[in-house]
Formats: sequence, structure tokens, C-alpha cells
Amino acid sequence: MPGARQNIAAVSNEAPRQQFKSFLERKGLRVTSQRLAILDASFGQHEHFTAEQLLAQARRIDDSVSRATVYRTLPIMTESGILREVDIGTGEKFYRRAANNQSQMAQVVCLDCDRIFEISAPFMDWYGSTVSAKLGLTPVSQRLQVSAHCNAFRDTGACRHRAR
Amino acid sequence: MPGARQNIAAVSNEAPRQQFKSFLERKGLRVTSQRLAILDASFGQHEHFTAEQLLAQARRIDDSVSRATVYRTLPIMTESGILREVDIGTGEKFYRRAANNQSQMAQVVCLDCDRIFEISAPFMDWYGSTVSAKLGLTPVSQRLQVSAHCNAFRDTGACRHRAR
DNA sequence: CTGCCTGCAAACTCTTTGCACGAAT
DNA sequence: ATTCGTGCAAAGAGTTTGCAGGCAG
Repeated sequence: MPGARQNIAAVSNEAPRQQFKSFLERKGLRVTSQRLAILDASFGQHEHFTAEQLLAQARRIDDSVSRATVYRTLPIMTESGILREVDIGTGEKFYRRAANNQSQMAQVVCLDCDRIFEISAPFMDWYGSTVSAKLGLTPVSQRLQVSAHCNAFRDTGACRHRAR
Repeated sequence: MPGARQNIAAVSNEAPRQQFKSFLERKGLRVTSQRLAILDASFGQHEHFTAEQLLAQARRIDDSVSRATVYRTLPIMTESGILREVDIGTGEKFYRRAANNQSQMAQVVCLDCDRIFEISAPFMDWYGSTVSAKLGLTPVSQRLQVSAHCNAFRDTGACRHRAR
């Protein structure tokens, strides 16, 4: 029953869509077709995606969307809690859908296939608070990242995580 | 006795200088006056410094040093163990002298005064190994960074860590 | 001598911004 | 009717690179 499937998908996107609209209204920002197209585009992305990838998808929904608007909308989506920014120091920023329950995530980055694994690391909160307190600071956020090589890649020249 | 002082300074720089020269020779790289000027310039830096700051100091020692050579030399100095790269996701990379004993350091970055505090965090090694093993990976490095606000800045509008 | 290293300037990547037009409220 | 948002293209920051000449080994 293809119709049912479509409905499920539509409904599952409805919550974040409402969340985003509410956020915009609360902030006195306008609900524009471009912002909604970019929001919807984020649903069709890999776990981690770049601004450029998001732009491509957004243009499939509304081909008038510009790169500038994507860059202007990403911080809004991040602040609204729809997305989370993941900076692994490679020059370009990655984004991913934010799950409500996962607050503190560490990343393991495979240097062979560039894949990013997300690992729950709740102790980061405690660490950030403890260390900040000693310095007279109030923690805002923390990030923990591990860079690693694929054993499979080292042994066979191919990486089993390559498929994305 | 000013002469003695000078000697102490000269001697204290001699070890890393030799370390660097040995590294270059071992790698079949040439010992050039520019590379040595950049090395020496790193001794006169703040705890954390940028490529641009290093260039300015290097030019005081040898005014022919170019920006390109600084950028080409920084990875060599990092690989040789003289410097450590600190990327806090602000667009520009920071570097600092690497101490032999401190393997795993976390950073606390003050968002008000941009100061970077280095904190020993030996558990990072354990964490990286544990988490990587579960994914079939071999850890290469890990970084842990806390972003925070100054309590003093929040309360008084001035940051007591501002002095650098 | 050979070829790595250098300075210069242009290129590059990702992101931000000034401007005049267009659309949401 | 007001503003705020938008697309476009240019600017921006930090870093890298192609090239012709220079110096280390």
C-alpha cells in the first residue's frame, strides 16, 4: 500500500516542520518557501551532510534556493534544535539531524574512508563542568573526537565502511 | 651576569634545534636557513600562536622568510614532534611547543577572551582505544575541547583572563 | 651539479556580505 | 505598506600551489 507509506513519511516530517515554524514565529522570523524547502531537504540527507549537499537537495525541491540562503538558514536550524553542527576540522562543517534525547555525542572519524561514527558520551557534560569550574568558567559545549584508521583498509586496501 | 643568561637561553634551545636537524636529515630533507629561522621563531611565541604570528617573528630573524615557507614548514615541525597543532574550529589553526611528557591534552576555550587553557586528560588515550576497538579501527589521535564563558566577564563586562 | 627549497603571486575552498529586488506579515 | 528575506556576485580569511630561480648536499 504505497499511499500509506507516503503518509507515514509525511507525518514523520510534520513534527520537526511544526517545531521549525514555531521557532521562526517565536523569533519574529518569516516563514518563507526557501526556508521550508531547506528544512525538507534536510530529511533526505545522509547522516552527516554539508551545506553544499543540502543546497543540491533543496534545489530539487525548489530550484530558486540559493547558496547564500542555505548558509543563512543553517544557523537558524541549528539554533532551533532541528540540526546539530559537527566540526571535525576538515575545513567544511557537517550537519546532522538532532535527536531529542542525545545530548552529548563524540565522533570517531575514519581517516581512510572519512566516515563519521557518532558515539554517546554523556560523561562529557560532567567533564566540561568540572574542568570549567576550576577555571572560573561556565561551560557551553564540549566536543570529543577520535581520529582512527580502518584495520580492514590497512590489511586489504579497501575499507568495509566505505559504503555509506 | 648577562652572558650566562644568554648561554642558558641558547643552550635551552639547542636540544629542540638538534632534534629538528636530526629529523630533517633522517627524512632526507634539507637544513635551510629559513627552516631554522622558523624553528627559532617558535621559541619566542605565546603559548598558542598562529602561522601569521610565527611568520612575523621569523622575519625578525631572517626577513627573507615567506609566508609559503612557514606554511610548508609547520607540518614538518609538527611531524618532528617540535610542535603540536591545536584546532579549535575557528578557521585558523594554532600551534604550540610540544612538551615531551604531555601526551593527551584537552582544551578549554573561553568564548569571551579567546584564551585557550590546556588541561591534561590522559583518559583520552583509553577512551580512543576502547571506542575504536569496537568499530574495528586503530586510533591515531583524539581531541577534547570545552567551550565556556567567563564568569567574570558575565558579571563585570571584563575578563580577568584577558591579559595574555 | 642535481634537484630539493624558496619567494611570489595566483588559485582554492568554504563561508560571509553588500546590494537592489521581491515577498511575508 | 513595511520590513525582512532573497539571489547574485564579489569579497573574505586562511591555506595551498605552479613556477622560475637559488642554494644545500
